[in-house]
Amino acid sequence: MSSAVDQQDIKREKILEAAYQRFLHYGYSKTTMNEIAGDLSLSKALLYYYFPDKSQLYIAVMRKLAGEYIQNLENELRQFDNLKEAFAAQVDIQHNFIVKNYNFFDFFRVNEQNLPDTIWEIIAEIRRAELVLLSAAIRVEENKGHIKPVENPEQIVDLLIDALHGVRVSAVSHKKVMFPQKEHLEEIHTKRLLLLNIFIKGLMY
Amino acid sequence: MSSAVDQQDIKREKILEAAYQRFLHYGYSKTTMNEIAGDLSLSKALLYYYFPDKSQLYIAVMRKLAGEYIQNLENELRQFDNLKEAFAAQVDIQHNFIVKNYNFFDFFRVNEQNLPDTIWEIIAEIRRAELVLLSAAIRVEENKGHIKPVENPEQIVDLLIDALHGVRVSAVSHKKVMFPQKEHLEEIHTKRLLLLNIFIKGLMY
DNA sequence: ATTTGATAATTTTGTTTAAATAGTCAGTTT
DNA sequence: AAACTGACTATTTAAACAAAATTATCAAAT
Repeated sequence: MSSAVDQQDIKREKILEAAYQRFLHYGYSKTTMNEIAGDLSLSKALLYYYFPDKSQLYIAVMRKLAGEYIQNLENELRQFDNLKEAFAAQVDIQHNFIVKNYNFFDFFRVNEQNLPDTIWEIIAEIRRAELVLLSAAIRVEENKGHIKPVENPEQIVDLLIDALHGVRVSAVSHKKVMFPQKEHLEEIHTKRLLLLNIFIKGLMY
Repeated sequence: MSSAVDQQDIKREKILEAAYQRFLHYGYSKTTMNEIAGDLSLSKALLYYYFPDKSQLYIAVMRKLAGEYIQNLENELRQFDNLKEAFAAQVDIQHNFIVKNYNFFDFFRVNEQNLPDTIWEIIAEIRRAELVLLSAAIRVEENKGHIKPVENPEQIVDLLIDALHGVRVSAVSHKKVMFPQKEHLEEIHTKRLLLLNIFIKGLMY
């Protein structure tokens, strides 16, 4: 037996899925509420029954993706053989995430630095999760005596994430865009793994 | 005795200096050619006798600054005690350069990704100089046996510069600006030195 | 409680106009 | 001839407005 609330959640999910597909293929600004509604054979008004506005719909999709991403990260980092492997897992998972959802982030390219605060919060949440999981990984390795004691693992992970981010950024600077071109993603990934190698070695005895 | 060409060069220099002061205090877009001419008690038309247009004037100033920056770097990297010191010198010199000329780069904030190609060339030139000088430093330390042999020093330096750049970038992301706020420069500098520490250690035996 | 058609409100896009500023040039001064 | 200028033109920027597209609302229907 399915309650009314269940039904509502199912419909919400259906809308999220349809919206995700539209955003993924056409980007935020070239997706209209009419089209999303059309895909589901619903009236546009109903979308507003389930979501306050278009940006909130986009954000809801993004939140879902972020949740899946973090879940994925948690699963992979549950066990690992050494620190490098743990960090490499993060780099890989992020890479796959970006590749898969590349066009979804069209919103970022268009809206650039004026992203709504909520989106920055989601990004911050992702980063916080990465920070927690990776610094936990450092602690584990530290306790095993594989690396020398680290006074502040969070600071180290934060720095590493910044550094990895730099590899992404310099791949786009002096281009007209802020978000990397799809063709550069592989190159970025390779450089990141190299950086990781050196950085990890720098943490060793 | 001063030739006509000397005189022309002197006047060119005077214009560059006046333009630099205006750009430094008011930024590119809030500086008019009339004002620069006024500062020198010259007609605006004369500026166009010496420089083809406003952007070329700005670029000429920038080129001069870049030359001084690179010269500075060469002097400092002529001798050093260890690799960390050499890299730290680069970070420090760049830091001081940005702090000193902070407002001059207003053009970057405004124009963002649509900077004229020539400016990207100057930036590339600076980066090339950094690359050459720092990879030479690596070679020196390698020959002294202070670090383990490096197959491709340029690649390593390139990566490090990207990573250091990431520290700058993350200090501005989710802010409305692309160029860091002046208040963040010290924080960026500190984080960079920390990153440098780890990175260098990663290159050691 | 869920859904919609019709309608209102807002955002985006394009156009016009005026003001500010960049850029030119014929002619003057050194 | 090289250095320079006043007066002019051309371009860019900003503001104001209108039309079109799209978002968002709501009273009524299921």
